[in-house]
Amino acid sequence: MVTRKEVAELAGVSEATVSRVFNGLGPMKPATKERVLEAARQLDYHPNAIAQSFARRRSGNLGVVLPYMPKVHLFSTYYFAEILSGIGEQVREQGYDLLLSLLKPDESLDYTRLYRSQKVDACIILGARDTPQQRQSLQQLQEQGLPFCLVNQHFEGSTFYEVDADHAEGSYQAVRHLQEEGYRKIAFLNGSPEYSNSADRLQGYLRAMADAGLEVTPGLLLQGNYSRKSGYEAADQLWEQREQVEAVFAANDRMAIGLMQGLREKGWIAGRDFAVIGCDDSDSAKLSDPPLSSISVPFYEMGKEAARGVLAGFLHGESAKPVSVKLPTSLVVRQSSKGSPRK
Amino acid sequence: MVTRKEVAELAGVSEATVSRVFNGLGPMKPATKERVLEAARQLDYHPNAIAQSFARRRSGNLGVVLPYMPKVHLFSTYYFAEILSGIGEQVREQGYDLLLSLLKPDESLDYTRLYRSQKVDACIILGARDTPQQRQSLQQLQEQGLPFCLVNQHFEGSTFYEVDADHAEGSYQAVRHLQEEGYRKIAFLNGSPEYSNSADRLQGYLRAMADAGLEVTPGLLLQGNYSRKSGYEAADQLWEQREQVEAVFAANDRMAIGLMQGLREKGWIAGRDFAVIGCDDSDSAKLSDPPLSSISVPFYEMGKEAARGVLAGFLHGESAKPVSVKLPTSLVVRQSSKGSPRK
DNA sequence: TTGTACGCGTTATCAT
DNA sequence: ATGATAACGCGTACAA
Repeated sequence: MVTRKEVAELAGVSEATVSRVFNGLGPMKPATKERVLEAARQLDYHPNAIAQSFARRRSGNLGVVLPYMPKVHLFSTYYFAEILSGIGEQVREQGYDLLLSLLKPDESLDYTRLYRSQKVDACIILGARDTPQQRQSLQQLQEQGLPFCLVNQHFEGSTFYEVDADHAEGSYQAVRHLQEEGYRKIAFLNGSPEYSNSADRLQGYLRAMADAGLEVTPGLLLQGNYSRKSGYEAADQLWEQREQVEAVFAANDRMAIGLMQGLREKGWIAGRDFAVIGCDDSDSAKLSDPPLSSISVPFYEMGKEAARGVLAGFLHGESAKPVSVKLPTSLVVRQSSKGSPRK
Repeated sequence: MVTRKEVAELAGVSEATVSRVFNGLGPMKPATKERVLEAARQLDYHPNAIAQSFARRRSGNLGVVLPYMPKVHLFSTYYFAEILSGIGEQVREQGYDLLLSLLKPDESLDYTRLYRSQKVDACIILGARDTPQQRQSLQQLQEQGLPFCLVNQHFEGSTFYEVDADHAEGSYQAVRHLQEEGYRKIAFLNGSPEYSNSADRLQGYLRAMADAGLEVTPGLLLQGNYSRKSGYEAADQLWEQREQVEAVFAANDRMAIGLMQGLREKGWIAGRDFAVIGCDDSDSAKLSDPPLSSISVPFYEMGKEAARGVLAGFLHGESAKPVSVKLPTSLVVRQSSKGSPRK
C-alpha cells in the first residue's frame, strides 16, 4: 500500500504538507497543492482510514443495533429497511460508516461493550422495548456520557435522545376517518405494551372515540403482540361479538392482515362487511387482499434524523446535545376501509 | 480511556506481557496471567479495537454492499434481512464486525473504493446484476486480488466466488408439483434477465415441461421485472388467453401476488380457478390471500456460508480460496396451488 | 518465561 | 506557507 511518505517524496514536500492537502487545512500555495495531488494521483494514494481513526481517536463509525428477530415476526423487515436506508443516507453525507450489530437472543443488553472497543463513536438503537432491563442498560449509557439515539420508541420519565413519530395523532386521524365513513362500533387491536407505540396508539384511539361521543366497551379493546398470528386469533374474539363491531383499527399491518384472514374464513370480507385500518403502511399493505388502509410512518426520515442528531451530539460534544423529536404521520386510504357500515 | 500501559504498571509486568495475556500467546506463568487479568478487571481495561486494527493491519470488518433500492420494489426486504442475519451470525462467530455500504442510485460501481481505505478486509456483494458494467467492476476486484463474494447471483463464464441456490432444480420441482396436481397448461412469469435467477428458473421450467411431454407455446412465457406491479399487469395478458392457461409459476412472490390480485379483479381466484406458485417464500407468501405456495430459498444459510467462505479466503490467503457453492431449495405448498384444473 | 524496542500511517503542535 | 516531530495503543521480533 502506498503511504503518505511516498507521496511526500515524489512531490518533494514533507509528509505534513501532504496531510494538509488532503484535509484542506491551513493556507498553502496552490502550486504545492497541485504537486501533491498529482503525485498522489500518480501513485494512486488513498489515506488509510484505520490510521486516520487511530490518530484522530474516533472511529468514523456509527453503530446500529438491531434486536434479535426470531421466526415469529413481530417486526416487519420493511420497518428496519426503511430506517436503515435513512441512516445510511445521512452517514454517507457526513463521511461516516455504518457498523451493524445484530443482537443475539439471550444477549444481555450491555451496550457499553460496543463503545469501549472504540469501534463506534455513537449508536442508534432500534427495536428497543420498555423493560426494566432495557431502561437500566440505557441509563448506564447515558450516565457514562455515551451518545446514543432511540428510534420509534419513547421512554416516559427518562430523558433519552429519541426520534419518534406522532403515533397518537396518527391513530386519532385513523379512527376519525372511520367515524367519518359512518362507523360507530370501532374496535382497537393493540400490540405488546412494552413498545411505546402501543400506548400512544391506544391514547389516540380513546381520544377519537371520546371526541365523537362514542362509548368504548371492554369488548372493543383487543390485545395482540404485533404478529400476524395474533391478529388471526383476534378474529375469533371479534366474531363472538360481531354484532357489536363494525370496524377495527389495528396497531400494525401484520395484525390487521391476520385479522382480515381470520374473518375471511368466517365469511367477512374487509372493505365489504367491515372496515380495517392498520399501522406502518409497510409494503404488505399493498400486497394484502383487499389492499390495507394504513397509517404511514416516516421511517426513512426518522432514521436520517436520528443519525444526524446523534452524530451532531458526538461531533460537537455537549454543546449540541440533540433534542428528541416526533415526526408526523399520515393516513393512506385503501380498499380495506371502504364500504359502509352494515344497516 | 485506560490503556495497556496502565494495566502493565498495576500488574507489575511489561506491556508485552499484557498483550500476550489478552491474545493468549506464548507460554506464561499462570500467576502472571492472573495478576494481569486482575489488574485489567480492576481498571476496566478493554483493548482499543482501532489500535489493534492499525497494528495488525487488518480492519476486522466485513463489508456488505447493498444495491440501491428505489421506491419500485424489485427486491423484497425479506430477502436482504435473511441474508444479513446469516452474515451477522457468522461474523460474530469469527470476531468480525459488519460494515454496511448502501449504494447510491447513480453510483458508479467502483468497489475498490471500499477496500483502498482499508476499512474492510473483504466484501459480500448483494443484489448484483449481470451487466457489462458490473462484470467489469467485479473483474477489476478479482484482478487486484481483493476478496469478495456474490450471493444469489451467478456470472456465467467468470470464476467469481459465489454462493447461490439451486434455482433451476427448485423451479423444476415446482412445475412438477403442478403437473402432479393435474395441471397441463402451465405458464411461466419470469423476472428481469440481468439476474441469473431468471435464467435458472426458466431452465427449470422448460426442463419440467419437456420431461412431462408438454408443449411450451410462446404465450405461456410471460415477462415481468420482479415487481408486484409487473405481476399485476401480466394478469391482463394471461386473461386474454385464459383458455390456454391453468396454472402459473412466477419467478418471485411479489409478481405472483400481483398476478393473483389482477386475476381476482377479473373473477379468477387462485387456488380455485387456477394455481400459482411463487419463488423465495418471503413472508408476504403467508400474508397473501390465498396463502402462496412458494419455493423456499435458504437465504440465511447462504449469507452465513458467504461470510464464512470469504473470510476464510482472506484470513488464510490464497491457500484457501473459497469455491462457489449452490444450496438446495425446497417447495412449500400452500393454498394457492391447491384445487384442480378446470374441466 | 518475560522484557525491550520498534513500527504501523496518520494527526496535530510547534518551529521556522 | 511549510517542515520537523511527538504522540496515538497495540503487535511482535528479538533479546535476555
